[in-house]
Amino acid sequence: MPAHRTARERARAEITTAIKEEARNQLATAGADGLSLRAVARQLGMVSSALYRYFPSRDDLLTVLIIDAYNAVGEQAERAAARESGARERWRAICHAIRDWARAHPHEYSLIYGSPIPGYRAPQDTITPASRVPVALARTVHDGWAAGTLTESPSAPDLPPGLREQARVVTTAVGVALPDAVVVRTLIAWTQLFGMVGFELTGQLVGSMDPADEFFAHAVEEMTRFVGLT
Amino acid sequence: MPAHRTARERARAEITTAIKEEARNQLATAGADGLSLRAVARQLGMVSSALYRYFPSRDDLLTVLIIDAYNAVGEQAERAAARESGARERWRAICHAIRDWARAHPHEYSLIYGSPIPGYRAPQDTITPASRVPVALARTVHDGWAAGTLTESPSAPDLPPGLREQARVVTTAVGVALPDAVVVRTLIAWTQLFGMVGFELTGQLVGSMDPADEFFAHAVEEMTRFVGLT
DNA sequence: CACTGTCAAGAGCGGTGCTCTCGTTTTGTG
DNA sequence: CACAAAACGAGAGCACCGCTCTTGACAGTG
Repeated sequence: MPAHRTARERARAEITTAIKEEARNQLATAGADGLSLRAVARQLGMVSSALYRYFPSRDDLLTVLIIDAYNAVGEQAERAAARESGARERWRAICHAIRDWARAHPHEYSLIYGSPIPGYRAPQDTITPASRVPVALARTVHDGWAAGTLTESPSAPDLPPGLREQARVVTTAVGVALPDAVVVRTLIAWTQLFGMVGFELTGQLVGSMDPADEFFAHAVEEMTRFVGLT
Repeated sequence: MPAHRTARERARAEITTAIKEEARNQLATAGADGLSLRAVARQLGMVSSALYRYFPSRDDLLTVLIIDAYNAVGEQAERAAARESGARERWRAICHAIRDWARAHPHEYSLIYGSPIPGYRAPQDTITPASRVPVALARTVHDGWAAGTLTESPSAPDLPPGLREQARVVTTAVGVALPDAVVVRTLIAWTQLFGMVGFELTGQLVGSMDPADEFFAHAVEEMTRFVGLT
């Protein structure tokens, strides 16, 4: 596919990104299922049926937005990790970067981590971008382990065989060598992180830990210790 | 309000619960925002406008369903806690009861813990039923503390003053006396619990910890220890 | 030039939440 | 008992939605 592919190709690419941009705007105001193809088309000065030349259905547009959102938060996490050198600092930075991104893009966050869209089923293309965050977390723990700053969790309960097996699958998939118990703890911290962010965004913390800044920062520290990054 | 309140009153109550039941059915198949007043009315053999005699809007119907869902999961947690005697066993039972309820009623779960409905704003009536689960968890930790089976978390990072203040507000609201650090850890475990359940329901664990039974059970044990219930 | 594929536009289908009106039925009270 | 008031179901209608199909204009290629 050479670059001289004509005005038609370029126009198509431009309009496609324009649709995505406008859809993201609508997403930010109307929410995940408030996304209206007609409204997007209206804003772009075209008629709704014309959008179907670029996206075969509303769900396909949503899929693209979901993949973009996964990549956005994943890249945010990776950039935050790259800015720090110590494993402990990297873990902290990743957690706060994810929270910051979630607070800055709440609708995109709930698009990927909130309720599944009613009839929508995630295609296979989403799993790779979706794994960028947990991979970044696991790599960070591995860095700490390789640097010797990782301390084995004391007197932790034993892992059942099936869980060990799942942990090993994760280990090979991520490509880092870590004790099974540490991998599991990392995944526990992973769920804690997103549980906390989700609760903050959905207002579950109102009346207890709202505003959540200090609670979040403290929880990150606790979970940092929990995974062994002292 | 005496019981002799007439046929009209009884009919109204019956129809109201019939609407709620049918709405819950539709919720289980079509999802949170797939709930259609017209479909509910059609199924009940009436016309859509008649529903507005019972619920002023779709959001009001949703609010009732949300409150019911909060009470359902809260009661599930409380019953599970009542079945066990030891604090550790109670904690475990509550966690598993919540997961079981979530897996049995995924749409009701995502109705209350998933993405906020686009234009929907939670009224004040929801916060009391919503707090039944965290209150049950806090009471359980308090039981363990009162029984002397609660061990102070070792070498935990200090709490900043603002967080101490929030912890004390929670303590007085729940009505249990607990060290601030323990309250905060309980809330961390609370977010971990729902983060894990949410991830399982939204399929985020596919490819790593799916099926999640062993992972969940192990995480519960770890968090049991984390809050000090050895 | 003629042909082929791409495009925007429009009309239309069945669906949605919601409002208003219109008779009817039930209720509480004078 | 009679009568006004309240509650009710039905229907039409408004503006919106995703999506499909057809039509006519345009660009690139043999």
